[in-house]
Amino acid sequence: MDLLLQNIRNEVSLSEDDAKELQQAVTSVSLKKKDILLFKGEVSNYMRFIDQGCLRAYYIDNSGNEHILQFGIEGWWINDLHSYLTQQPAQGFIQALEDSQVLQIHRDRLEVLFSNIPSIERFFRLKIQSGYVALQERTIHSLTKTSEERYLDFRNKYRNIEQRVPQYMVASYLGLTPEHLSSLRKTLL
Amino acid sequence: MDLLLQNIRNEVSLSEDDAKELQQAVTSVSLKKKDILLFKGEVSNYMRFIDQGCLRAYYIDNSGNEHILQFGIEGWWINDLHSYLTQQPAQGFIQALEDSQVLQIHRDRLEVLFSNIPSIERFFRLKIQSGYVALQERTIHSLTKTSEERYLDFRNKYRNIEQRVPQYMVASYLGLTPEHLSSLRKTLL
DNA sequence: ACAGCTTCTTAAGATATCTTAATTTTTAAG
DNA sequence: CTTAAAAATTAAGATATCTTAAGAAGCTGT
Repeated sequence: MDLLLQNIRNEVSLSEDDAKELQQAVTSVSLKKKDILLFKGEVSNYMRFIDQGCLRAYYIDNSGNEHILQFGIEGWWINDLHSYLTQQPAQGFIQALEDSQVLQIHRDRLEVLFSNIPSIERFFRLKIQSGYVALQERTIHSLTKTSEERYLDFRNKYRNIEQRVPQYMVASYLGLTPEHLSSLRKTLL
Repeated sequence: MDLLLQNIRNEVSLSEDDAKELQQAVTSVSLKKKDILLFKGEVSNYMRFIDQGCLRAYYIDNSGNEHILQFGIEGWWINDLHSYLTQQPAQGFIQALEDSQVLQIHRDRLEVLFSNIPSIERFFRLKIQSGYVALQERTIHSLTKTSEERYLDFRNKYRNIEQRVPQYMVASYLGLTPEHLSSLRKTLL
């Protein structure tokens, strides 16, 4: 819980009372490695913060191949924002890649917090903005960079994640086959 | 200007006074076909609404190739949100593809509107959310769909745009060469 | 109506990436 | 520890997409 408060206070200020009210809205979920936090077809009703562990959001295409949209580790928010915002069924899954602890706030409860505590609303607006910015950057990179460059970028940006997830998932995140990533890596040595 | 008000009132309600205050914050820019509205390296200081015409946001990679991130026509918002939100230099250009009329609001002026008219702030939060959702959908599609599927999706979703922009720009938006798109189209007949 | 520019098509050869399948290495469970 | 499962590597052949180059078609301004 400390990590969550710290994460929010990093962007906006919260009084002690605000913090208390927030804490009462938060529930905690424990996940074993491989547990699914959000299933495809379910509506995402929670904003979710990773307190401990590592998760992925992924999609399955018509040929049954998995594609990873996002990784997350402690201190990150993870969600199917599309589903959360539109209240439509999620198009993919969110799964724990390690035993994990996730803190979540239900949409209805969060709306109440928004009206009581403006800085919470501001915090989430900023979060979505930075999510947008990150996604736009990723989109541009996938249009303009070679797979080797994308791998090197990933490495620089997310060394910590690269060390915690299997290489074939990094390949999936980058839109490559595991075999191709493996051979790319060989040429980099 | 009517189109702008209509666009906003489509999502949130505005009193006549609100509408007046908004109108005073808006300035209008006329562009000839091929004019650049935002240059790479410039900071985007305006939220921009297309009142008339057609524009594109595009990037140039290290090999000098252009990649289109977004098209826009009348009734759409177009911007380098990355630059606008972070106040960093834009990584790409925004250019008119037809003679166009763009309405814009300066960030400083918009911040004032935000504090005076909560529904304006709400409107832009919703805009960014739907921008995020659209971008996420695009990212997933580019990971999970074949180029043919992506072309057909584009066609369904943006028939109106396909008819107004050169085919090689559609190819660029889809991340294909014009030659490849041309041959894809042939197999579709 | 013409000239020049822009866009689209065609096709051949080059390159990047994937598929398949077998092998090795690493990790996790009993 | 041992063994089974998971992950990573290797390599060969297949496929998708790109590059280059040339020509055809379409549009635009004078």
